[in-house]
Amino acid sequence: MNVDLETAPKTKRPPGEPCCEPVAYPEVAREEAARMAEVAKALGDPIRLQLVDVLRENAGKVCVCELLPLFEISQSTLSHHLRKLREAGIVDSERKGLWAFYYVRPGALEELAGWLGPA
Amino acid sequence: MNVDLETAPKTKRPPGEPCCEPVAYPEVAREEAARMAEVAKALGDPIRLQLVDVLRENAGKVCVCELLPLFEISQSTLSHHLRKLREAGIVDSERKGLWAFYYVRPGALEELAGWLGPA
DNA sequence: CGTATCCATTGACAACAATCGAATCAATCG
DNA sequence: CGATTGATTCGATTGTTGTCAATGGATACG
Repeated sequence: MNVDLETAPKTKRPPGEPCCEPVAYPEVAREEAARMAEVAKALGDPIRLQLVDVLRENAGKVCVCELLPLFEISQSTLSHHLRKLREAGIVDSERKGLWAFYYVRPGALEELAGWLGPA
Repeated sequence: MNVDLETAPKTKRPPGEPCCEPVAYPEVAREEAARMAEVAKALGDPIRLQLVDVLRENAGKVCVCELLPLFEISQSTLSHHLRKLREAGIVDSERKGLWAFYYVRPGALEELAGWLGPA
């Protein structure tokens, strides 16, 4: 779960040559980083982070209309945040009758958590 | 490590009253969320995430001039990203002569990792 | 001293994000 | 039909990013 970049040798001379030559960059890591950064970005807003928190505690039990009064934002703004979370693959929703119930998608945070992880 | 929001009772009547009344919001959680969101936000860019990755593997061993060729960005952009990471409290740097060596601050990712964590 | 090297900072710019109000719309229930 | 939930859209505003080129400060070499 690491990116494993090659780093140049530590023997260097201040003036002289241009210091370091370019290093080959693993493709896999770049995509992995892009995925994780996308998730992190979606969590990079206090409201969205709290939304995820509530949804983890109350998976499938809270409808959007209950989420709304928890924050001082308009309904359209809340919907907007939920969409961002959906687009990042972090949450998904299920309609039951009139209501929409959101839940955190299993494993959605796994990769990032693992990378951040105990390590 | 959870936000512990109160959620309204699940017994609801579709038409009738306005669905849900506002719920008290814990102050502590809001600050905690703000801190974690700040860290997540800083990691919400592929380049910064990879920077942190490299620095974790090579703490105090890579200077900025070695970081630069790993990405296709200008020197000033790299400096800008490093500053963001510094401002988020994720990394810190130490100058040695001409070079600046960056490292991930111990425990900087702990809170977020714990929250995301195996839970 | 002069000059090259590393890196931070500044200023500029375009692109994006967060928010709102208001409106609209589809689906659903009574 | 009429009310409700919630998604979407629109327009507007305001603030934040990512990026670069250029400049500047510190340090080291000769």
